[in-house]
Amino acid sequence: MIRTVMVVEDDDAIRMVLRTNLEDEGYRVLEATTAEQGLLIVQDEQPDVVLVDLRLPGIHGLDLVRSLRATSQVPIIIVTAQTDSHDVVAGLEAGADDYVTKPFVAKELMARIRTQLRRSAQPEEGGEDLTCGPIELHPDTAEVMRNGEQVPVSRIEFFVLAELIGAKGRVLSRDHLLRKVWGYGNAGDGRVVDNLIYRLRNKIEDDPANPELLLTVRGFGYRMKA
Amino acid sequence: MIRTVMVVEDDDAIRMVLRTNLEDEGYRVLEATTAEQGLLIVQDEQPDVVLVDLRLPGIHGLDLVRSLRATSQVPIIIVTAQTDSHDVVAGLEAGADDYVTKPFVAKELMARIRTQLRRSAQPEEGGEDLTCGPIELHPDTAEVMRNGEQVPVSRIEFFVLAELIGAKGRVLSRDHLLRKVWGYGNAGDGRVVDNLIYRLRNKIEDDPANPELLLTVRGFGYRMKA
DNA sequence: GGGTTATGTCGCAGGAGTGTCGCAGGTAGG
DNA sequence: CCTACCTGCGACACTCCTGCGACATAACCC
Repeated sequence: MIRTVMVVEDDDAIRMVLRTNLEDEGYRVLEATTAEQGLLIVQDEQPDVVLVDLRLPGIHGLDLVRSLRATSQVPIIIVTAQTDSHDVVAGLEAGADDYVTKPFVAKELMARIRTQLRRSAQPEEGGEDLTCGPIELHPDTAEVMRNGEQVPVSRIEFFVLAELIGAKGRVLSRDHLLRKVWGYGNAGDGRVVDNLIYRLRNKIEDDPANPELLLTVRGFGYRMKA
Repeated sequence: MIRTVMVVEDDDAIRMVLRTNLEDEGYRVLEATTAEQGLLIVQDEQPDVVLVDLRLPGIHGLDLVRSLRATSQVPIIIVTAQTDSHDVVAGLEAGADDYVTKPFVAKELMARIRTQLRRSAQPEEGGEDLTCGPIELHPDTAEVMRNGEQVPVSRIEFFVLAELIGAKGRVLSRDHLLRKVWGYGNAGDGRVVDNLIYRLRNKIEDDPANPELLLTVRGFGYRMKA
């Protein structure tokens, strides 16, 4: 299987060295010289690894890392010009998976790329079917149907339901839902999730007091009927 | 969730610094000063991350990395005394996931540990088959099945059962269970584990007074039928 | 057998986890 | 400005869990 590596680097000489080394190792190489260009190509080509130079003209590499991480799980390796520990920490916090400092040893960089590839060797599923029993979600219109009839739900309710149905019966913890839907770091406010579940049940369950679709798993969280 | 970090390092001063920093970050810390000791503890405690000093007395850290990688997917971070690129490459090839060079910046090391934890958090449950005779554990739904029928168990009961079944018939001491499930340092309260085993037996055994699945090993602890 | 230790058994009380519901501030749209 | 709805919050009720203690029983040692 041919792996693709994306290189976002403005220095022509370094980019050339990287391309040569990567192609020698058997990778397909994509190149970009700016963050904007890089972001577009990543979304279009979905490479297996991205190398990002932090010092880019225009938008900083750090912002590129954040943008990538916001929409993708692709492994990101930072290439930074100096052993600037501050930049490195910021980069890793922004969601990067590793880094090398220039001037780097090509062999080491190749080893790191292999490590990241080994890590991410997992297939993802595509456009999923958001259906659970009589409940049907239409992501395009943000509508929830129940036995073919539309059920009015709020924005947050919709996302929680989508998250739960997307999990296909797995238990999701309150913390997980808070992070995925509300986006809190972990600023636990406690009962927000429970309240929302209660309201959801009133909308989608026949007998909200005895739920058959949206189930409680005491001590763990909530899940949809398998 | 409490994460455990294993430190294999023979230098007392460095080990102490690491322990302090890690505990400040909220991790549980395990220590070893030799590769042999480290290997044993890792197998027993299954930490979430392992820090390995390459320069260890006796067996070299590189061999420890290989041994660990042969039996476990635990993220390994190498700590090497000098910016010896050769050692680093060898370490990464041996299966390590990252490295830092001494003297290291504590903040950077902590960031790298977080990165590795985030990496390994996902595929954790996809793995092993938690089955023992008629008992079947479903980590996705936090349910326990017995001959295909669901048995209601509490959160702690579930984790104890998972720990026992995951041990595949090996004996687990009360202390081990306390630390892994309850998370106590080792503040032995005595009979908590026995009580829980009793309750578990009432739920999963045909004749709780004559257990055939969840066995007592007098003087050592408990184990599942092989 | 007698003494000692380890484990099984079981009830209880405090507490944790969750369901339920009303309230009030916020927000969007008219 | 008004209205309708959303949303976070807190209060109360209720169930179930869980650590503990006390006693019973079994295993071990001499």
